[in-house]
Amino acid sequence: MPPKQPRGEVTADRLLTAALKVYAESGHEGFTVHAVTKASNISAGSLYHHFGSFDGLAAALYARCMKQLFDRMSSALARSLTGPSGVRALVEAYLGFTEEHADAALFLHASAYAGYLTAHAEEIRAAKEPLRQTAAAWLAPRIAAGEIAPIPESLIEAIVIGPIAEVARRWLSSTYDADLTEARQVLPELIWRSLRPDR
Amino acid sequence: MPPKQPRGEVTADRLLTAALKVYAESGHEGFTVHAVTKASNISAGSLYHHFGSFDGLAAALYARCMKQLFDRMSSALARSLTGPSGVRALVEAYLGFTEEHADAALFLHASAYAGYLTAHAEEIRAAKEPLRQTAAAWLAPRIAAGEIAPIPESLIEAIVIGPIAEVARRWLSSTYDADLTEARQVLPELIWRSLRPDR
DNA sequence: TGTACATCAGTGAACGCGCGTTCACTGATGTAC
DNA sequence: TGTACATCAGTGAACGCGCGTTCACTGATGTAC
Repeated sequence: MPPKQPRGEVTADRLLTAALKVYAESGHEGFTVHAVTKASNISAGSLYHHFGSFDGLAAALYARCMKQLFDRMSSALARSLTGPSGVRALVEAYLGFTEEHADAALFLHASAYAGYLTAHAEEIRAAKEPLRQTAAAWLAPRIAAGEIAPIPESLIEAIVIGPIAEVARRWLSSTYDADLTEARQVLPELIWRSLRPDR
Repeated sequence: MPPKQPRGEVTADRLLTAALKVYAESGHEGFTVHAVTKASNISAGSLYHHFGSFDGLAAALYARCMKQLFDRMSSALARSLTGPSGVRALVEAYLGFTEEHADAALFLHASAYAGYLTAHAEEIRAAKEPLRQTAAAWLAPRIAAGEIAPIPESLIEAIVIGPIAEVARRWLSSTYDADLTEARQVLPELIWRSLRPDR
């Protein structure tokens, strides 16, 4: 029988997984080629064979983490029928992901302005596209039906994702000991108040 | 007459200003000791005399930028009498700062998870304190009077700052060409809907 | 099925560059009497 | 006010470390006939 994954991909996956672990344990300043090769027991040459550069590996890791989060949000949204339940689903998906995959969530937030993103901007923008489309398709009919206020799409994103991301950031940097449980309960209702039509 | 600033401070200021310029022009990967000493025409030894380390300089720059932003928000809030005008003042202060001091705003956002912050966490936490207190003092009587819904303080922060920061981030990374003017007009009203009491 | 060849995957020692940092020193400013 | 001394501010060449990257090579897998 053929292997489930093409032969090289297992190695690439192991490298990415090790890289995320290194980042979680050692932070940005400990995130080096040598640390990743050591943690994965895979040679530097092999890393370069698969990713071309260390930035390439970082970008691939970013794309992988983002896909996990976005897929989760995307399917959570698609399952939701009403405005309030859609908002609640997004909050649950985002904060659930943050809690369950804190390593990945931290890497995503911390990489927001990293150099390796600009170098691989296109593939990352492409990875964001599915959720953008799902969200737009979910919104349009509901705005048309008057179930959601007619707010420009970019501001809807800011209003919905902004507070969730803010809570996640604080929880991840654990400066404020943000209470995720409370946020999951209260945020959906607060966000929905911004989105629902007047009256 | 005595100098307006103690003698060394002028140098420290010039270093910080040059550092911000370097960061704005060359990004994180170009942000090095040599680039800053070259841009400021101040020797490395002098930099170390004032800041102890390059991380120390970065932390001082972060604190300086944050103080500028927080002072602006703090006084904008203090001038506001009603709930809606307070929210509007914060949006104006934050996005106005972002637009007028994009360099500083970018540095702040990009440094969110940087190593030099954890090393100097205490002085930075201290720099955040005044705004936190101003905000708490502004909120308490209004919540007590029923003018603002009784929401936990940390979630109020997330609900108010989250969307603003999200808009700022997008504008700064100019991936989305976020429209700041539109955000300034619409965001205050949307945020206020989350904060106003029911009915 | 067996053989020959091409391509893909992986190794790891070695390299050079540029980074943050140091240090012996000079000059400027403040202090004491 | 002048002199002597101490401290603060600033210089810049030099250093060593560790980083990302390379490359000649071996081994594994796939392809052709």
